[in-house]
Amino acid sequence: MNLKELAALLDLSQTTVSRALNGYPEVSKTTRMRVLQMARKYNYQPNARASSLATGRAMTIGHIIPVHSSNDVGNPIFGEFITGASQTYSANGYELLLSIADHLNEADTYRNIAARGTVDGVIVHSPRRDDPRVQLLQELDIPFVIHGRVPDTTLEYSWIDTNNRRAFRQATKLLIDLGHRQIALINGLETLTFAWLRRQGFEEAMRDAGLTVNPECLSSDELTETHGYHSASSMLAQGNHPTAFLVSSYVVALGVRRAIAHAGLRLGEDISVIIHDDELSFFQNNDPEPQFTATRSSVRQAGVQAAQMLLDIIDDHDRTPRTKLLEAQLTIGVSTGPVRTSGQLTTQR
Amino acid sequence: MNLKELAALLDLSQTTVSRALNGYPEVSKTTRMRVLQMARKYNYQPNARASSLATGRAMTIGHIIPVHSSNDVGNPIFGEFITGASQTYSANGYELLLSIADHLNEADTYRNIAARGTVDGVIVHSPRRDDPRVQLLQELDIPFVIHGRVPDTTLEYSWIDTNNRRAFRQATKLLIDLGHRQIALINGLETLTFAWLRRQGFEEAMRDAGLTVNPECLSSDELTETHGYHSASSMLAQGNHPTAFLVSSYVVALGVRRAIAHAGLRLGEDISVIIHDDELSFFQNNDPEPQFTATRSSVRQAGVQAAQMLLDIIDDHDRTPRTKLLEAQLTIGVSTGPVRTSGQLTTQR
DNA sequence: ATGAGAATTCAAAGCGCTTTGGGCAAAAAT
DNA sequence: ATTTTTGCCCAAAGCGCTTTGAATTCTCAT
Repeated sequence: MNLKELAALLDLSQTTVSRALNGYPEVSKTTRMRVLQMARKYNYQPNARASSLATGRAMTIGHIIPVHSSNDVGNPIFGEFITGASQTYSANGYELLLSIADHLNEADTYRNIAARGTVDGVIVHSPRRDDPRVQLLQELDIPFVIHGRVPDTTLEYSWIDTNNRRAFRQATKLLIDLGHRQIALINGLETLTFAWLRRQGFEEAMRDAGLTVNPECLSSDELTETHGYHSASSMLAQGNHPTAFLVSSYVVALGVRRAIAHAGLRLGEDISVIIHDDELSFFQNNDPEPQFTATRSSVRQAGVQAAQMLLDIIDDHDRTPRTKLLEAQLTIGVSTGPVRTSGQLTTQR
Repeated sequence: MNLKELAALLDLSQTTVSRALNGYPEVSKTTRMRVLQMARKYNYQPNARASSLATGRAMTIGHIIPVHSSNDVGNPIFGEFITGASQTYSANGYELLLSIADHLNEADTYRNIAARGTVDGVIVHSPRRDDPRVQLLQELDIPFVIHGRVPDTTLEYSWIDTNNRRAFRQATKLLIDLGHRQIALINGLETLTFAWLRRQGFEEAMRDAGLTVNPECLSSDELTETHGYHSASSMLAQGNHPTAFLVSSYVVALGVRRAIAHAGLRLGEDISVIIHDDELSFFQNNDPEPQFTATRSSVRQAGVQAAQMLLDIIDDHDRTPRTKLLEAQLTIGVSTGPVRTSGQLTTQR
């Protein structure tokens, strides 16, 4: 069923039918009713490609997920973020085009998308500290919102981000207040902004407390369970091992937990751990007594808001950048406790 | 830059330019070269919507992920599967449209997609035992491939699936051979086919060995860490608790591992665990000595193949169903060992 | 009754591409 | 030398929609 057929059926012109369906005022109440009724009866849906061609709007948003190698980890955060964004899109009649593009020919991907006109805007994932995509997208004149930030640029752009620096500063301070002095940071890849900012926050808090960061207590890699395990294992094997870990994600913390158990230590008693919790739906950390003390920030909610921001930008034809900083919530779980000096007896918690 | 402009620039008709670019034979070698060169120079890309309208092919595949409630878990498996599928699409010039649709108005989603003509085919995720989508999609005459199977239908359809039944039969048999008699199954939602088949395989192996399944050793829920933790915890609290667990995913097994540790037992010594490992990229279980004994099957690879199958179906205009059963690989890790009778001494592993 | 203005409706152009059906040389066959 | 074939190219139609500009009918004050 297309517009022509529907119009013929109603004995009306395509113009009138189109206007009736799209809510234009130049159509009488009675005919509008007739049209809507008939359209529902035959489940008429305008052909997306045709209307898109006519209006010049694709009604589609692109999410381009960078992959750094053929066996790169598919970060579970993307799925959660996109689940959120998707809600906003379907509520506004938009579709989501997902493209998993090799980091190396990222530029080509964006150029093609722009030239082919498949999307009205894009969400940029996993920004790096000096990410060339800001400039590229501005040159291509395609609306975009970055999930994260690009600190090393002077350009203005729209972004939504969690206050990673503050979150990790707070978390570090909490550990210091608990008496910890040897604190390790098991971080994501520090070429990525989020991890870099977390490192900043960590170092700031340490500096504020007059503590020095032991380079052996820093580790940075992709957010995998094995990263957590191997990093924590080797740190715990040191003579004067850390008594607390700051861990960049739940997944990584699972590896840290494994390493702690493997070393015969007890989480929350011998060793404290604070994680950043993106509130992944399959890793709930919100029991009355959460497994992990965490700086918590819903990445799904970030997706909802990022999408809304992008749609607003597109609708308003307004290119003045918008920004939104989300604060993480520090919640106490059972993975943290006061520092235990080596000789000290274990007491019941 | 559009076709008209490019043609004008070359002083050729749009017809010839289009043919030159699309590799039709009715164009001389020299002009083809001129066209290609100019196209590259101006980074000409045909407008996707326009060519799609003209050809009637969207060059887009839809992935519709069902959500059962607003706080449904975003299964990490989807992300991994889609990462695989995406490789196939981009290698063939296709795009991926992702739609996260409420299970309740799933039918509408498919109907709309069909009427709006946004995709050339769809991949169906998370099939249930008697999934109405098979009939629906056949009525709508839209090509599709199911990731999984629909056992309770007489209709013919294309699918790709892991041999879940066999995998779990084998895994169960392994545990029985190790001497385990009380074996628990911590499964996914058994309304979903994959979990139901795993249950079948488990029960078959138990029956073959003349063992009865203790209903208290069966648990079925969404594939979350907490599901694993709570199920295993309550089972281990029983007087005659199971000595081995079959667990439907790595994520769930992390909860089981936590429960085992919490109960003061040792994984691989006091308690054996076999998982099904989808080879999620952020949960590598392929060390020389894997953490978990597992039935292993790459869901990313399944995505690659499902996508290829769908594209073949679309290209061939051939609607005879195709099917592919992938065998899981049983690999031994450190999470399994011979059963230990209660009084037995722990020996070095 | 009548002309102005508002309310409806329509025909046709256009979005940017592919593809049909010729057309017009040059080459080959008669 | 004439016809047929081949090679190369083009004009125009059409995909299904939106939107412009004009036409028609209806209202209502004059």
